[in-house]
Amino acid sequence: MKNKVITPFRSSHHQHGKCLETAISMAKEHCDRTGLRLTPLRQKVLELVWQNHEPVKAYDILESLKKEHSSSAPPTVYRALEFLQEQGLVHRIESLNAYVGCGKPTESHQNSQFLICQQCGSVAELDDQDIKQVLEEKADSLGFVIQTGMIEINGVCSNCNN
Amino acid sequence: MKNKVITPFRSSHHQHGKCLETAISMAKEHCDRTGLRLTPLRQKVLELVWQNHEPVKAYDILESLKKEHSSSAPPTVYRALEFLQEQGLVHRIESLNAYVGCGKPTESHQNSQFLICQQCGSVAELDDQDIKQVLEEKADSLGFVIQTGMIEINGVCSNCNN
DNA sequence: GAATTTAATGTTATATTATAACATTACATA
DNA sequence: TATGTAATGTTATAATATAACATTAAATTC
Repeated sequence: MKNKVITPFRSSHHQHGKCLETAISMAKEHCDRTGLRLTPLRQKVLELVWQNHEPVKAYDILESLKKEHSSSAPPTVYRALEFLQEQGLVHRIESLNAYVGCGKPTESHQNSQFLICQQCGSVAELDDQDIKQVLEEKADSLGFVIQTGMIEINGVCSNCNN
Repeated sequence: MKNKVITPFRSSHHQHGKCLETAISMAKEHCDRTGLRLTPLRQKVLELVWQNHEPVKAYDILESLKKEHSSSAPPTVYRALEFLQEQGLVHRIESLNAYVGCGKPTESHQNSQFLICQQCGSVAELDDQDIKQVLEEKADSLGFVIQTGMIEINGVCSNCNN
């Protein structure tokens, strides 16, 4: 349970098609289980978010979406993203105004930590209990009660370091 | 050096005028020492950021600024904010697209942590070595080299809890 | 299975946040 | 004082996001 990597960095060799496929099938499962509707539009947006492991911008999604779905407009994308975020299928990276797919939407996690590689643009998501605990302790010592947290760390990933 | 509180929450009794005054005089000192120019415009923007301990939005600053300085336009504000951020006199809260004054601009610190009270809107800034260390360790174990980090925690501050 | 309600999408307009590009003014210093 | 640099003015526009209302599709109830 400790130090879970929720979404790893894109590795140099991984077959991304597989990655995307898994994400979609997990999303379907999740929606089946919860009785929510992964409509074609929502699925398409999720696929576009999962184009790669890099954060994707709303208006870039919109551009792609328009090609297959000409009636798309900003609300189309933002509504789909809102739904996907509520379901934990994608996360928003605040420092980039961009969205990434979640690798483990079915495993409950919150206040996860994002590592953003400045070199390849890839993002990894962690759900590390040690990090959360130290934050909890520090907040507690100030009488601050944590509700949600956002941790976005910029740096260089191991693929790019080597 | 450990667990420094860089900027505390606004407390129910503190005299905010004092707080603002201190911030301005520290900024002046800092600019004197570094040979940079705290122009009237920049000082005024800094004062507007320090109106209280809550993050202030760029266009709100612009509205206020216009009252005394009618030629103000968005670039006026964004340039001043850019300068102030570079000098560590203000920080940007990414999750809010807003800006807060830094309580200890002269003490070197980076990658600090922000606690944002959802109830009173007040923000505190920490520079906690334990938090940074655990992040460093975790990143390290993944071969990730940290450059900058952003930690913004939402919750309820001790003033509001009581 | 038709009627009704609710959820999802379409559509238009606009709000909010931020920057580009070039002109002018003020300041520093040679 | 001349000259270069930094700061500010000015206009336009880019980028991100939401409001408000209309329409369509799906689920539910009768």
